[in-house]
Amino acid sequence: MRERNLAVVLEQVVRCQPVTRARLAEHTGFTKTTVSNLLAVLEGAGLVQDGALVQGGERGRPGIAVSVNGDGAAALGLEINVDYLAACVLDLGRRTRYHQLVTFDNRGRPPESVIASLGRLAAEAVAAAAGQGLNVAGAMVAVPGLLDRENGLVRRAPNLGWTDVPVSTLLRDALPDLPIPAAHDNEANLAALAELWFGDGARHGGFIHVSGEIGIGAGIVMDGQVLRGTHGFAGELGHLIVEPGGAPCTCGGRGCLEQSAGQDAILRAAGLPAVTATTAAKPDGPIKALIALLERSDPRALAALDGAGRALGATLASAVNLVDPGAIVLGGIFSPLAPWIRPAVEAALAEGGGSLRTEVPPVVASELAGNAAVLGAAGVVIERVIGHPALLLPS
Amino acid sequence: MRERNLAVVLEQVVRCQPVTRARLAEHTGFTKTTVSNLLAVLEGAGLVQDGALVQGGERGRPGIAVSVNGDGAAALGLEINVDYLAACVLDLGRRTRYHQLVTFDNRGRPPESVIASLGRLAAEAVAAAAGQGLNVAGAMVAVPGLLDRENGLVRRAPNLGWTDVPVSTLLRDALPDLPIPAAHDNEANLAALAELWFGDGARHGGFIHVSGEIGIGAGIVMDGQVLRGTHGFAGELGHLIVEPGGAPCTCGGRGCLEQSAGQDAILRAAGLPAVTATTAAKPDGPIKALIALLERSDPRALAALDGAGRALGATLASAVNLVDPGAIVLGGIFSPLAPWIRPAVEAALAEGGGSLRTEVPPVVASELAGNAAVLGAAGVVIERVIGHPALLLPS
DNA sequence: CATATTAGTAAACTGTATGGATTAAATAGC
DNA sequence: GCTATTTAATCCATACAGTTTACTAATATG
Repeated sequence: MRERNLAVVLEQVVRCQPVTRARLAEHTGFTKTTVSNLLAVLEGAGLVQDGALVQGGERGRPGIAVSVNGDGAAALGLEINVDYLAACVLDLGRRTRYHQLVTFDNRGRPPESVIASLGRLAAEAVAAAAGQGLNVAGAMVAVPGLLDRENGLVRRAPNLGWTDVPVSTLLRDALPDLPIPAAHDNEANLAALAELWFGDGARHGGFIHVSGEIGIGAGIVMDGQVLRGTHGFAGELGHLIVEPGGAPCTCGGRGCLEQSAGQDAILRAAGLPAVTATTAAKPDGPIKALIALLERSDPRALAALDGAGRALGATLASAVNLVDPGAIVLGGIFSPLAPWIRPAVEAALAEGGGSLRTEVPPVVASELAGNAAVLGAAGVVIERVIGHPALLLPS
Repeated sequence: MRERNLAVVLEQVVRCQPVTRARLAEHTGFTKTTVSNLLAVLEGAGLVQDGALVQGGERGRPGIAVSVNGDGAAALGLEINVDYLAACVLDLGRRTRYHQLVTFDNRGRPPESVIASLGRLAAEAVAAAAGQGLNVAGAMVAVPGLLDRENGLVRRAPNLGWTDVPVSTLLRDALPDLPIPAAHDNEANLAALAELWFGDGARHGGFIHVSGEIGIGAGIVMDGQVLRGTHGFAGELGHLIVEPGGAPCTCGGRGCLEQSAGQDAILRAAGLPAVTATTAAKPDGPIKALIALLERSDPRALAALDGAGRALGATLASAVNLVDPGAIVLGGIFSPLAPWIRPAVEAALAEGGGSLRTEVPPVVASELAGNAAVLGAAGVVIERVIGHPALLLPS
C-alpha cells in the first residue's frame, strides 16, 4: 500500500524533475500532507532531495523544489556482445556517470571466462560509482540470444556459441549484496527500451526498434513495455522471409531478411570483405569502411544499401500492419547508415504498409547507436528502483 | 484501496468458482477476516452467493462454498456486421442467458438507422435479462472497422460504408443508466478475446486469432490483453504482402493476403460465385456451398483451400517471428474450413516460422466461429465488472 | 467422549491516508 | 511600512482498512 504510493510519488518526481510538494499533491491526487510524509521516507532512503526555492504562481510562499537525488542510488548496466564487453553506471537522474567498453573477441570463449571478465568490469564500475558517492542498487546484463528469463539462463546465443548458460546466477556470485539482484535480458529488447527512455522513442508512443548487428533483431515497444511474446522470442525480424526460395539462412529457412539486409550481406553486396573473427574484434571497423565508400558515392555501396533498405522496408511493412507502431527506429549499424538506407526503407514501407490507415509511420535513426543495449540495461534497473522504491528503504 | 481488494477477491472467486473463504484467504494472501468482510460487500452488491457446505480436507469443519451469483449482474454484448446484427447477454458465470441474431443487409444503410435497430435489439435483450432476474451492468459493441476509441467513434468501416460515426454516443442514448456505459471495440479484437475467455485460447498463453470474414483481420492476445498498436490498428494481417506485385487490393497495395485467402478469393478459386449484396445477406451461405464441394473432394475447391492456406501460413510465419504467439487460432470462416485449410497453413508455417526457436506454434480451429465477436463484447463487460466491482456497489 | 483439525467470526490493534487548522513566506494594495 | 491575500508546507485528530489474537462452530479420529 504505502509501497505503491511511494512509487507513485517517486515516479512523478522523476517525470517532473524539479517539483514542489504542492504540484506533486495535485498530480498524484494525494493530499499535501501525504506527499510530505512519503517524500520524507524517500529522502531518508536517499532517493530524492530538497533543492532551492521555486516560485510557482505570481505570489504566495514559494515551494521547495524536490528533485531526484543524483548522488544516491545508481544502476549498473552491462553488455555481453560478440566482440566487446561493456558497463555503464547511471544515476537516478538518468545521467551517465561511468562508461566503459572493452573490446574482446568472445566467440568460443568459455562462458565462465567471459562472465568472469564481465564481473571484473562490473566490480570496477561499482567501485567507480562508489567513488562518486553512488550506491549501485542493481544490475542488468544485455545478452544477444534467446533467453529463458524465468530460470535465469541464456538458452542459445548462436553468435557467442553459448547454450544454457546461467548468466544471472553466475553474475550474482560476482556481484553479491545488491538490493536488486542481477538479471539479464535480450540485447534487442534492451536497446528498444533505451530508445524509449533515453532517445526520443517516447514521442512516438509505441515503436519498433530495429537492431542491426550481425543479425537483425527488433524490439517492439507498446504502452511503455517490450512485447516479449509467449516464450520471449518476439521481434525476430531478421527471419521474416523477403525472398521466397532465396538464399538459405542459418535458421534453416530461405530468403530471410538477414540474408538481404544483415551486416554480412550488405558488406558483400558493397564489395567489402565479410566480417571474420579478427575484423569483428574492431567494433564498427567494417561499417566505417562502408561509410567511407558511401561518402565517396561508390555506386556499388549505394546499390547495396538501396537493396538492403528495400528488403528491410518490405519486411517492416508487414510489421507495421501487424503491430501498428508509431515509428520505426533504426538502431545498431542501421543508425550510422541511416542517411543511405532510409530512403529505400521509406519507399518500400510506403508501398506495403498501406492497409486502411492513411499514413505510414516515420522512419528515424536512433541517436544511441551502439550504446543502446547497455543504457537500456541500466534503464531497466532505474525503472525497477522507481517502481519499487521500498526495496531501497533502510530496514 | 478497498476497491482493488474487492476486485482481487472477486477475481479469485470467478477463477475457482466454488471456493471456501479459507481457500480464498490462502490464494489472495488476505486474512480470513478480511476475505469475509470483502465477501460481505460483494454479496451485498449481488455479485457472489453462498452455497452448500464443502468438505475440503479430511476432517474439520466444512467450509461454505462461495460462488459467483449467476442471477445478479449481467453483460450485454452487441455486434454490428455487414449482414447481421447480434446481441447476447452473459451472466457473471459466463453462461449465455440470451442470444439473438437478426440478418440485415447493413451496407449503405444510414448509421443512425442501423444503430436504432441495434438499440431495439439491445432493449429486447435487457428486457429478457430482467425477466430472468438479471441486471445488465454494461454493454459493448463489436464493429468491423478502424476505431477511435478515445473519442468513441468509428473512424472507417469500409464494408459498412461508414465514416466517423459516434457509435458509443448514439448507443448510450438508446441504453441510458447503465453503471458501465456502452462502448465499442473492433470485431477482430473482441473475437480474439472471446477465444481467450470462452474458447481454449487461455491454454496457449498468448495467441493470434485470425478472423476470416470478407476481409482478414487478426487479434493478437499477449499476457491476457489485446495488442492494439499506437493508433489501435494492429492486427491488419489481411494486408501483409504475400505475392509482391500481385493482384491489386482495396488498400492500394498489391498482392495482399486478402487477395489470396480472403473469402472472395477462395470462392473464386473454387469456382463459386463471389459474394454479392444479396447472397451476403445469408450468413455462411457461400461457405456452406464451399464446404459441400470440399466434402465431395472437389479438386478445384481443395486446390483453392490449399492455395489460401499456403498464403495464410506464409503470412502467419511473419507474424510468428514478430510476435511469438503460443498458438494460431483459426476463426471466422477459417473455423469451419479448418479441416481443409489447416494442413497447408501448417506446412507453410513450418517453412517460414523457423527462426531460432525449435517449434512452430500449433494451429487450432476456434470453436466459437461466428459468435466470437458478440461473446467477446459481453466478455469485456464481464471483465470490467470483475475488475471494478465497486462500480456496482449500492451507493 | 475427548482430542485434533479445519472454517469462520468478533474485538482489539496497527499502520496509512485524510481533513481541517496552523505556521511560513512571499506579493499587492493602501 | 503596514495589512490583506495568496500559496506552501506542516501538525494533530480522525477515519478507514486490514491484521492479530482469541474464540466459537462443525466435523473426523481414536
